[in-house]
Amino acid sequence: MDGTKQQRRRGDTRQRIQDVALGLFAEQGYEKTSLREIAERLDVTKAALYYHFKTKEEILVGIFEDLSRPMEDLIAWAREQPHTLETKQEIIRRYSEALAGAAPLFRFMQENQATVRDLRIGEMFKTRMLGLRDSLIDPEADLVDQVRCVSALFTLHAGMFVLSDLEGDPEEQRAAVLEVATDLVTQAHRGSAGRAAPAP
Amino acid sequence: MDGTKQQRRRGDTRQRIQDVALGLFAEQGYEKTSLREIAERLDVTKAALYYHFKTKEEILVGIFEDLSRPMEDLIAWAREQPHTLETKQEIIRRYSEALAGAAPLFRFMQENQATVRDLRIGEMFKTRMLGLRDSLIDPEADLVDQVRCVSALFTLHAGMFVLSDLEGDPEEQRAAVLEVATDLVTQAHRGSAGRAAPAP
Amino acid sequence: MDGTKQQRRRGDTRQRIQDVALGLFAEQGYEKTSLREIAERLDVTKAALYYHFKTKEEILVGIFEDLSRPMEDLIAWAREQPHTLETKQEIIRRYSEALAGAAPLFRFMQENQATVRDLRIGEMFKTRMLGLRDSLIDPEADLVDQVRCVSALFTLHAGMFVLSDLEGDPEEQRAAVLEVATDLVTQAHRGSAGRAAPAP
Amino acid sequence: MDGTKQQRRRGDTRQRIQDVALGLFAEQGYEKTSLREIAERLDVTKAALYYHFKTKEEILVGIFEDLSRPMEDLIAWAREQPHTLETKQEIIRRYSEALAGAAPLFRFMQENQATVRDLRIGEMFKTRMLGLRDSLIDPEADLVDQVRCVSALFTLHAGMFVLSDLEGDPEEQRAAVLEVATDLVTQAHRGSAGRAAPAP
DNA sequence: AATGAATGAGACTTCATTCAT
DNA sequence: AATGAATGAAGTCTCATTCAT
Repeated sequence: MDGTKQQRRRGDTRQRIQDVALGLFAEQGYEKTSLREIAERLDVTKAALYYHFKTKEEILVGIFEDLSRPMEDLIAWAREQPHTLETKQEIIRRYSEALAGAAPLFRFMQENQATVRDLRIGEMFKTRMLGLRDSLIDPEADLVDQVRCVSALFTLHAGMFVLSDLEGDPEEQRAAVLEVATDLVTQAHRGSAGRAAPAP
Repeated sequence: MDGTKQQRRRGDTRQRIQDVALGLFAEQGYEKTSLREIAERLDVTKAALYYHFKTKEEILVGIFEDLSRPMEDLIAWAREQPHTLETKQEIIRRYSEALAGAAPLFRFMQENQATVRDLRIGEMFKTRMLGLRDSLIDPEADLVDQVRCVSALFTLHAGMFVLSDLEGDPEEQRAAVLEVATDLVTQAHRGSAGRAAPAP
Repeated sequence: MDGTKQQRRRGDTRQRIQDVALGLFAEQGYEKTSLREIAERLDVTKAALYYHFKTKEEILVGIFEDLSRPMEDLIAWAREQPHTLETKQEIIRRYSEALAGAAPLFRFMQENQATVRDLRIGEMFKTRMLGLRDSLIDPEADLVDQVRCVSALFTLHAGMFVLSDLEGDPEEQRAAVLEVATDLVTQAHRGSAGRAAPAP
Repeated sequence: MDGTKQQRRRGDTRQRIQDVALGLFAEQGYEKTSLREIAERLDVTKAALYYHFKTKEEILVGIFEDLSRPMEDLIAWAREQPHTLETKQEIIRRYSEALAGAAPLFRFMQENQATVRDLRIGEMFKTRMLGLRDSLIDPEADLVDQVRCVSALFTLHAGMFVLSDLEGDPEEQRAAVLEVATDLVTQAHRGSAGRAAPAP
């Protein structure tokens, strides 16, 4: 008797704002998405957005905090593992999963770098990425092998979006990207290890 | 008697607009750079910009057309070469050079993807990138090897900017990035070749 | 078990609203003080303000009614006294006291005249001031002496705030201001009296 | 021909903005006057205001700079005169004239003190007032006499506006206000002088 | 080759106020 | 006695663009 939209939705407006906003941010970019547009799509007024978030930027911060938790957890986990090849491969695998789980957010981050740089989440994200990088890189490794690790990360990122407009089974594609990235960290690991103690 | 800035600059305003605009676009992003800002930096009025360019977007098109010629040339050249390993390695090498030669433009393209997508240069750039990709990829190659080629390109792109805030000799870094990218296409080539006719 | 702030404050919210509001109104001005700010400082919601007051303006009316009673009493008292010099001097003395007793309110009235004019308290205050003025001025007195009386009142008002950022003992300052104001009404009285019946 | 409003007014828009703005600021207060209102009254768009002034505040600064010049000149002049009674009386006389010449501005300053305090012109005005005060006050004078000088200035200010809603010839009123103010500085001067060397 | 003046659209944000609970 | 959620109106400001000169 009261399952109307209005009624059912009471209480979840904050979440709905974030959902709609992320959709639009990812699709059109941050600056080209206006609060008017978000509000209209939710059928509320702009002022309602300001009841839930202090600024446009805070909407994005909210989204980021919610969706980047898996990434944070991964980094925390990585910090406590030994720097073995298996660990590194597992990091890549898990990161690939984290990316897939929050694809719109990461797509947004990738396609709006110039914008993100000036926003609060810019620093946050950069810190996380550096954390990830350091969990893959051996500081005394060859520069080339260090680049391989960074390249592995970027391959995962880019793979997600560039490949998305290719024909072919997405799952297969993800697997292929993952393999290339894994390969890169493996080579990087062997390289450093090899120099210390050559592989058999 | 007339070697003043004003005098000497007569006639090169169009070029100066592009220079300043690219600097600001790369530094702040396209949307966050206003024509007012560009004009102020050149010490002319906004209206003057409209004498030289029909719209804001056309300024960017002009920049892109001027600076992406080496990339275009590379693609044209690549189209006429046999798809040998050496060719592919040469493509990577030359593309690395092209990127370095127009760093601000490519940095801009990378950091403003969401914006660029809706602009005329979005299509142009995508077409060029696909051309490049196709000059590296063997269509019947393994998906993993195809990803390796794309990864090689992205490694070059990303390498340029991510590494830029690392300490260390930039030349050395560029060399390292180039090596990783070359490695990737080499592996990709060996992979496909290997399946058809195993390497000696 | 219940001497907490929350508990102890039950029932005095209305007064606390007025206190905080007056503080902010006096400090920042009426328009620049938002209900949000008042509510936040009290750690209640804006809606709570509306439980106690119908509008923002009514908060101010409440403050004014409470704090301007001494002024009203003074005027009522003055109305029943003979228009002697002693009475006038006493009015000035008492008004000086009234001002000091409700300094933030009067400071607010002085610094927000443009705003107050459009509010209900504008009329109220004007009426009171005219009442005061008429208790000091002899209608048939010289225009100059009439001005002296008005000047005495303004001297008291302004003295309060302009002198406040001077160095020196505030009590001494108040006394000096009071002396000048008293002097002015005395001169005014002598003037009119003198013309009607010269002083001995 | 071309004596239309549009044509005739080209070039004086900046001045017209200031005129209209001052009128509205004085009548309604600064915050209650919106740029929309100013623009509508001038039959231009809000954006046109921003072509001539960077912010709402700058409109006010422009007005203040233009209209407070006589006051500034007076202070400069005063600084070079000997601190005689005649000088002080002349200062009062000239200041009275300056006030009358820019009545709307001074009315605005008086009725919007809370607002003005936070604006750029707040500091400017305060500085000027202190300059004026110091040209009237002998630093070693009695506190009461110092108050008399300040009172003289406030009498002039207040006189202008409070008396304005009295019946009676405005010229006569101004003369009366001027007499009271002059009287105050004269007494102040005699007081200090008297203590040093008693009047005959 | 460039300026001065202006526009129309729209951005983000804030405010006082309301009302069901 | 007070909250949570929301609204409608309005505010200041910025932008790309135009056009007569």
